[in-house]
Amino acid sequence: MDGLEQTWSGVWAEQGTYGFDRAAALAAPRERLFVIDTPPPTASGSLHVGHVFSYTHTDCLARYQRMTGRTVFYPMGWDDNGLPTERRVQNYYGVRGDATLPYDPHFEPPLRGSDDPAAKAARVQDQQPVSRANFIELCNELTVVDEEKFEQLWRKLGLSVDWSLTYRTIDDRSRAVSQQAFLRNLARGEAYQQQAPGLWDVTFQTAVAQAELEARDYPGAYHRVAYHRPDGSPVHVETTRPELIPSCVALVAHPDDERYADLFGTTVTSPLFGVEVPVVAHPLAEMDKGAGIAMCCTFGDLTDVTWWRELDLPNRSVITRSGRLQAEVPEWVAGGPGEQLYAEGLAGRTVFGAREAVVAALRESGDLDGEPVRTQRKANFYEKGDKPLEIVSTRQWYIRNGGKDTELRDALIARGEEMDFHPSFMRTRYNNWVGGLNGDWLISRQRFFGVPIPVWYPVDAHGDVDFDHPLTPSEDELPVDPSSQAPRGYTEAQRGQPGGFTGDPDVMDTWATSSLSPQIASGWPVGGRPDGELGNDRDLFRATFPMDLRPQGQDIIRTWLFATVVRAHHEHGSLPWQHAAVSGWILDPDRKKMSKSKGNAQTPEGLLDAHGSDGVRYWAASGRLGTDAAFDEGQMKVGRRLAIKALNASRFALSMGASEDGTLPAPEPLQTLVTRICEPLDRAMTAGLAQVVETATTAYEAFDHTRALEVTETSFWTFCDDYLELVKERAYGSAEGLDPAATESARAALQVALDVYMRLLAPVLVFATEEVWSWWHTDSVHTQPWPTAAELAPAVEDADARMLDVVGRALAGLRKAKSEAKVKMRTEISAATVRAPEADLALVRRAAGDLCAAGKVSGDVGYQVADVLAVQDVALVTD
RNA sequence: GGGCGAUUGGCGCAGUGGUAGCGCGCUUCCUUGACACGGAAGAGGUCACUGGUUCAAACCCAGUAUCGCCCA
Repeated sequence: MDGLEQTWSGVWAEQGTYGFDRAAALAAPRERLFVIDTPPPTASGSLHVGHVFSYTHTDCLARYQRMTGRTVFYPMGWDDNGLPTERRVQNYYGVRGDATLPYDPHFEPPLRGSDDPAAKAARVQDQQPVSRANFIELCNELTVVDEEKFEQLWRKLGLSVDWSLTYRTIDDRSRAVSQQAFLRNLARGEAYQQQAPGLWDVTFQTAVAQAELEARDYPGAYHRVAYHRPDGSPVHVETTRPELIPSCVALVAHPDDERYADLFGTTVTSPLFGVEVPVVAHPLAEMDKGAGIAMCCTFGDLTDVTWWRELDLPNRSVITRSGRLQAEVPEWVAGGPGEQLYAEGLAGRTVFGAREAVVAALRESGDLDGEPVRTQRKANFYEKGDKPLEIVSTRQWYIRNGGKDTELRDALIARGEEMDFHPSFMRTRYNNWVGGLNGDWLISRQRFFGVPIPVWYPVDAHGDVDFDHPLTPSEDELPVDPSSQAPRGYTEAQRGQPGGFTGDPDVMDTWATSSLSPQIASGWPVGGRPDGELGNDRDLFRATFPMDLRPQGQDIIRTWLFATVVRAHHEHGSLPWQHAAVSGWILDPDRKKMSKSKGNAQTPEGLLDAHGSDGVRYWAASGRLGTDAAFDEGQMKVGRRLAIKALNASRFALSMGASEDGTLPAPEPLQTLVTRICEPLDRAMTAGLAQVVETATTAYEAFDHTRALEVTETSFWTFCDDYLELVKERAYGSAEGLDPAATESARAALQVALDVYMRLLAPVLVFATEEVWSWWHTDSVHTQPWPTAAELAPAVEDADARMLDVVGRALAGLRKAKSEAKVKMRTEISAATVRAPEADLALVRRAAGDLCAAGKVSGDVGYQVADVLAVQDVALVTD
């Protein structure tokens, strides 16, 4: 058992066992291909047990499809652009990107190869600033190393990927694909840029898309603050963000709120700053929350944005991209009573510092009513961030995704209806997400390591940037980097000069590239380049797109799955693939989602070493698509035992008929062996096996690897525990008076059964089945045809599959008598009576020879008709 | 607040209308010529709860509760 992983993964690599046969694929009709769009794992993360779980599901399906004779296209990608890589590089090398620095060709990072947690705690201030180009170099260096480790793990797990088809989402082809798709979106009006208030992470200093949001509880306090009517009387609001009072542009109450009916249409002045703001009505104001009247600030939350837009309010933003208040005193504050407070207490401070200053000033002025009351509020966070998002007005790029357009939304929901979700209820999550979108897809990110947005902007004679007329490259220039390349018709010397140009400094969100994984992997032609350049392969693209299968986790239906559908819809007017297989979560023993933080635990490598790859795969394959599964090492042990059983039972069964020196009999083709199976019990076993084949096949066709495994496993244990025991003596052929044909029948049946069981188990127990197969074949079990009932048909005629079960129960009756008497199983029985319904009795009689041999019955067996099968009056021969 | 899923023996799960199943664990026994990383036998459940439909409900319907996830 041990060492099989290394042996066989080496052989498979050497022999190209899982190689994609392009020529065969192009020659075959589409339905003879099976094309998989494998999830590209984040290269800078670590693979955990959840990855092992879901990737095993895909591999089982891929292996089944391969065995049915389809040409399988099974690539692997690494998602190595984006924030996770940047963070890892920062920690690993002790650097941070700084776009203002020039490239240093001789740069050496302060750290190299430090994964230890102490280094991760290194303060941002201690990280050495480096140029964007240097930073990207380090990203490239580290991701390649990480990806090699990932590949080794996947090979050890036995994934049947064709490793020559690997891509990286930052490689030349992926960047070209991503930029070409973007440019086409732009040309068709599906991509656009807009200056608008949007969610902003002040730590990473980047815009964030709706799909990356996470609502979290965040501690705060309600401050009851007085605004003032013209006559000086107070109007109290309750706010968790008093530091935004200088940004206040209105007070808002619900139109039905009688408490404030008199105030609508009037103005009040803000405390401390004395800015006059209107009191307005809007249905989004919540009457039962706080005082029922809220300050609308630009911008405290998304409701403020709505009010600002719908009520046509001015923009008085003070929060900058760094999360600090702007350094200059705003014009609407300047000259007023709050000028000094702003200049001395707020300018340049963080929101937390500013809040303290404002609260202190409110106390002093008497505008704070009572003490702040602590509360928990829901705040939006970037899923990878730890400070609440601010809302900052910026220029960003968007791709239309139906969030602002009913027609497109309906079209995308219709795409979901076209698709086969496994399990089907996952479609509801897709529909919920698409139906709940409230804006287009924000794809620009103010980061370093990603695919650059491929546009430049003209700079006019005054030095102002003309964002409305972006300069785009032609497709044959792709991939481009606008921050180091000049657009057509310009020279690098004109960068940033009046009359020159400037490059868009942003990169695209990771999902904007990984949403094109089908196009990247399948050879979609980019850059107007010929086939062979930039990975272009027009014939392959025609043959494989749309693909068959997208496997993925349920958590990224809203991101990866949806985004991929959007891109294919825009670019190709089709689905990207027909089937979406959605794997569940791995839950830890407390029924919580497994997380790395509490996972002292179990690295995938450790699990594979401890339980064998087949054991771990068995556990994974035991989890159904769409169903969360417990992390259960017990199941891995069960899987390992099944693998060991397969090895031992096979060795035994194959040894029947071996010569004294252990040489196995010459292998014979299955169609020959099948004709030799003549004994009733052997035919019954074969008939049962044929049923198992049909059930397993139906299950795999329905993407139900679990059912296929379950039915095969159960049958295989019965085969080992009952059938093997029953035919042992006959297969030895050493008893006197035994018909040689009966012995030959048993031996043939054993070989046929092993042949079929190994093929049935091959998608899950990839190493043990290959080992067994190699004992009497020269090729790989993984390239064999999937078993069919038709192969077994000649041995199944007139057979009653029930016979093995009935005779097995009779044998159990004999065993029970021995077990209850607490004697050895090989204790002789001198007499026994089998009671059973007449039909069953007939079955037992026909296999009486095997039954008596297995039960060591030396005397006579009596038969009696009864309702229920039972074995009675067992006489044991004891010393 | 809305949606999706789950709830079956100590644990992990199967079972979509007809006498409750599997594996692990547990108890007892067996070093039988494939396997002690093994084998045999056994104990253990009013299928979350309340109603309803039906000759018949773990299963269908309605509601409740608990847990998980997603969205407001």
